[in-house]
Amino acid sequence: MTDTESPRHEPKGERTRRRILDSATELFSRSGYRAVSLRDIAAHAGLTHSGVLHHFPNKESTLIHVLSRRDEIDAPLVLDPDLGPAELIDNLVRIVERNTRTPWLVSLYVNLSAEATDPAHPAHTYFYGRYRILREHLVPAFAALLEDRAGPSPELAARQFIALQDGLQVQWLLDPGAVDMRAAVVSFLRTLGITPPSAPSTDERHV
Amino acid sequence: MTDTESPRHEPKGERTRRRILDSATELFSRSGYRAVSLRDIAAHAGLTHSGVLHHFPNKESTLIHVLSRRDEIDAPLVLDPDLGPAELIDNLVRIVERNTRTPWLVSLYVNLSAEATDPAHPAHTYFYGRYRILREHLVPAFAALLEDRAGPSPELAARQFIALQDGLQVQWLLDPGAVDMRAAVVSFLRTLGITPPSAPSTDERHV
DNA sequence: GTCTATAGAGGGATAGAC
DNA sequence: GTCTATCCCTCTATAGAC
Repeated sequence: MTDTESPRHEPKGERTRRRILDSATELFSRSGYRAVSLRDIAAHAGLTHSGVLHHFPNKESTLIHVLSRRDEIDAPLVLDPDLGPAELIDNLVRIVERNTRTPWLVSLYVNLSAEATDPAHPAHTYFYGRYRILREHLVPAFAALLEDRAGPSPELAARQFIALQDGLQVQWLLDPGAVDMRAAVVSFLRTLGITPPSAPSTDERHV
Repeated sequence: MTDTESPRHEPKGERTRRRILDSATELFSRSGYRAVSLRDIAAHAGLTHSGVLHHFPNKESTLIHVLSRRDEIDAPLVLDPDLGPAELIDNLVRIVERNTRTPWLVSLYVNLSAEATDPAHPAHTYFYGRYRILREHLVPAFAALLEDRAGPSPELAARQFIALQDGLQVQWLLDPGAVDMRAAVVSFLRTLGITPPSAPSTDERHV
């Protein structure tokens, strides 16, 4: 897995650091955080566990960097304050599409969000905040898009929308061929009276 | 946590066995399977890890027994072939209600279902089969209850229904006071045109 | 039925050589 | 910047005493 592009004249230290985070991402994705050892990460990145600990002070630090690196990629698609309600929903559907092409990333969040429900988990506050922020962006979007029929409130719709995505990911990981996550999410939006993009966006096909 | 009732003249071996499974359930619920050790389970049950291994051949065996014990309790609410479509949905909503009173049980399934997406996990086939069976019972129920408007197919509705429940559990575990799982599930059913029980059933309140 | 003792593997983290 | 060596801890599982 090459998770991030490498600059042309990248210093060796930076390069190793990136390799370590790529390996940590892949292994945490497969087995969660607690089941993966520093030695596992090191072996995958082609060095010893002491080598890893030269770049990161401890195991937890690698997790934090894995998570924040992901956020740098997704944040503009969700957190941009200039995003209109329909654009935000479009972007979230687009992320579902992309997830279908990145099972390791889906597995990372499925495994970690479950582990992190434990308040003692190092990523607990990260996930607590992640859900809060996502909700804070979804609620006004749903408030704008939902016709006020007898459906759910924007707050409830936001929770349902997020829950649906999370739950679909588990079923999709268990049997990728049997689940069309995008269709399921789009169907839910349509049931709410929101018309989402009907076909996968072509400009995202080759990412 | 006393998870099962104890018969009056229960032999000591059976009693210890039950205590071990109660402890395993509670600890697996809190931290998942892989993060819990036999010594953790043993200490919680008041014996040594060798004592545990007298009653169960290995760690994995405790997990299998924890899972199958839960199924003995829930199966009649879901798998009874004499159940009508509306009754099945009612029972599933009732299970959501009960889950609100048993966070450790919710945590068990959230943690294990995430871990078990890994095909190498000892509970992988268990969860694969569990989702399949649940779907096989939900699809005909939705087929009977869904008016054939432009909504999801019974197959898709079943997946969405299960996904919604799973995803809500994560958000609920992260912030129990902020999430009303029952209301969210009932709202989803109503959006599909299905009228579920409007209030928590009184005969389940004191279980 | 439960214990102690032990084997054998693997974990996170540190010290210091190169 | 990466290594080896080491510390000290925890793990699953087995053997055998009581």
